[in-house]
Amino acid sequence: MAASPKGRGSDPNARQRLIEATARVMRDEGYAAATSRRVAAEAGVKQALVYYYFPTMDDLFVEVLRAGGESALEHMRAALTNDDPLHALWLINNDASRTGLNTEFMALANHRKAIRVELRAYAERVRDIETAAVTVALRANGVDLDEHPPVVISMLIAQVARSLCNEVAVGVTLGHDEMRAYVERQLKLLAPVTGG
Amino acid sequence: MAASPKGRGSDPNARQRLIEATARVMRDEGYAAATSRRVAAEAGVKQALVYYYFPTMDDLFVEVLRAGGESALEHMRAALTNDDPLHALWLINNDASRTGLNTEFMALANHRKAIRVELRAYAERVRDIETAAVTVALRANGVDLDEHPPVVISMLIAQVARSLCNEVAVGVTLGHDEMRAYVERQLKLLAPVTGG
DNA sequence: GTCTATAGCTCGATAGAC
DNA sequence: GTCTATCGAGCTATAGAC
Repeated sequence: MAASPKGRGSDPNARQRLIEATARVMRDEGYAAATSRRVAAEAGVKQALVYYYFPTMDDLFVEVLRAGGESALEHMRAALTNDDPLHALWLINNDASRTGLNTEFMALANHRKAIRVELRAYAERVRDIETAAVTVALRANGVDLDEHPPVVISMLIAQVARSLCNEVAVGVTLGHDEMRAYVERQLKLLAPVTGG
Repeated sequence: MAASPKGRGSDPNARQRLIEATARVMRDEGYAAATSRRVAAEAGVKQALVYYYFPTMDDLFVEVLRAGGESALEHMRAALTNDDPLHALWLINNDASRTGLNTEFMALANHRKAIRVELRAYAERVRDIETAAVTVALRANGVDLDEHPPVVISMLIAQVARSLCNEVAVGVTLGHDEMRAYVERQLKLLAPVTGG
């Protein structure tokens, strides 16, 4: 339970706290709210300390993307090797806190070159992993991979899930129930549950 | 060719120029770059004039959304009543300048209530129009509307197209060719060309 | 209707004490 | 490693001349 004063459980060093605080602020209030003063307050340190650990705010953002990306990739690798990878892919991309942060980085990347480079590399690693998992699942179920290319199926599942999350974030839910039912139906067609 | 000095062709009134300038800056450099000084310069007027026409910057953003939204809806209604509505829907949502501006508004809406309310109303009008067009197209081609609900098909087409545009904007194109080929194939299955 | 000028604020980033 | 203090810039918004 009790974390030591300088342990790495709930009270890690300031650098790590700054990275986590920045991710939290970006997710909850948008990247525009992630100023040096705001994230410092969130991490319980003073503003100037941000520039001790990170030369510029862009460097901090890149670090948030790297750290969060590694953890997300790890989570993804684990989830995509279970019984029902297609369903796992759908669930992962329906996680609002994950997709919300990702959306903020997409917006940031649109006008910050350093972020764009990093995000692009990350997005392609994600796609590779997701596509590999889908390839295994489709092949195991005898699906024709020419008619249903794994990269296409993985993009469809991931992007539709993220789009729904983005819409929910602004209050749009029209058609969502129908879409979720439709996706469940299609997933069962592609990979009927066999693990029973 | 020559527009009159105060005509409404290429040199409309200042208010209209401010709205168009704001849309341009948002699309090209992101909403964070759309400051009162920046959009005033782009429109060829001084900063204070922005506040003569719009009480706050949020009011200006809402006006950009309303004006651009009306014009987009008009364009959409026209395109969706032609021979091949499904394909038209796909093409409209592949227009990078349209989807780029829409993405900026989604990002803005995440932490500005006034924008969120307006965007939500607009998004639902768009979905209604798109769904109506898809309904007509599917019914005309004898598609089972229970198996393929129009609202789902319209969301799939529109959201996949927008997702591709968003990815292109940050330099990600992995799997895009396969996806575009796949979509063309699926659209032909749902609505084979009959107008020849 | 358009301008100049400015108040009041927040930002990124730096200097330097401890 | 963390702090206080501050600079210079850019922002929204307002006041008031023309």
